[in-house]
Amino acid sequence: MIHVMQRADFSEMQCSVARTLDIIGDPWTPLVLRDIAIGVSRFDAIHRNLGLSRKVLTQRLNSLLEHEVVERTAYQDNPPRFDYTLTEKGTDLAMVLLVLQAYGDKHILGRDNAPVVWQHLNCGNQANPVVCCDQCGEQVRPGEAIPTPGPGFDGEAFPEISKAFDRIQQLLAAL
Amino acid sequence: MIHVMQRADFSEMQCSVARTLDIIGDPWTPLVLRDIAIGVSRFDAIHRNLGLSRKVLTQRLNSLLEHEVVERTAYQDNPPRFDYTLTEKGTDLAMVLLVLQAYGDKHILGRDNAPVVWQHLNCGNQANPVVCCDQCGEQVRPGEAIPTPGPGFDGEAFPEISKAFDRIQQLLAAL
DNA sequence: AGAGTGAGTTTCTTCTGGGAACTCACTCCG
DNA sequence: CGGAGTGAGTTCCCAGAAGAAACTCACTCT
Repeated sequence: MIHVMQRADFSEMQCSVARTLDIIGDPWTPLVLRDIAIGVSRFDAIHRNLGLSRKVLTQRLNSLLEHEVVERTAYQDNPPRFDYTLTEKGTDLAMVLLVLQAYGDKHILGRDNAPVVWQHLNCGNQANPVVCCDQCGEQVRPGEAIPTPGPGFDGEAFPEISKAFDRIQQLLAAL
Repeated sequence: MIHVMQRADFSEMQCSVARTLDIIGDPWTPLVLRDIAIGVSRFDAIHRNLGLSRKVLTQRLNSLLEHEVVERTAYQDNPPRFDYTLTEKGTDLAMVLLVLQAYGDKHILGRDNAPVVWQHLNCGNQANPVVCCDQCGEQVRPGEAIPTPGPGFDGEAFPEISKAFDRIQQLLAAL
């Protein structure tokens, strides 16, 4: 029997973006994760805050648990009730949402309408997260990074990406 | 006549994360955007590379055009054929994908299997993008930022978020 | 003349998401 | 002590979205 996969399944794909999207690649999961990151930690609280259907919330929470970005701890037994919190893997993933939020603040809502801002504990200031290069420490501005084949690149499997790499190298050589 | 929305529509939501997800909040759109960012710029090339259905690719490209993160320029007329490229708004959005990819490289595939790495033009090194505070310039590590109400926060509209903020402030005050 | 390419469009079927109601094990209130 | 409330799901139905595959159409190349 062939199992027909309806929702896109990226779990076999040799691509970091696709594999991460297997965790947060739908409209609701990132919002659920954001709520948990902010400290809205219970089923009904998340449901009230987001207004998504209870069925979908159940599915998303289970998926987050499976991917080990979220864990739950009982705050009462019988009936069992839980607080959902981020794991370390989840706290790291929340950084992606921080950058996502910064994009929305800047390009869609406008900084003056941002409903949530983050305070950087180390310096105490309100932080606008920016993306930096871990080598030189400088901010990487849009267009200042170019894609190159990594250690796991398989040109046979991705001929279109291969061609794109070649075109980029030609452009660079022409300078 | 009531317009029943099937796919979640976040376009009225006062939330930067949700509004950004209105653009890239599904499994395929981020991958399409990534392809365009890398330089895979034509319909068939993206289709071959990703293996999604042509119908969905058409829809996603149109959505990206509407959101003005992607534009297209004809490289021939009659029949009209196009190259899809990022707008400035799109180049900025691609930075979010850079961070998303970095997460996948680190937590899912492993850095040694990364198929694509980015070279930071300014310093010439292979860059692992990290999230930094624009105020102090230091890296913001997971857990080093705490959420606080921003200028556009409406406590009436989001009581659960309000409560979460209160709990956080209590925790901070207790230190 | 016939095959190939590029970019869609159409059809058909299966699956997923939203809405709303139902369940169940308590707790709280008068 | 009876009834309302809360928290976390589960179940059902229906409409829309995704996938596969075939079709279109205007060329170009051999």
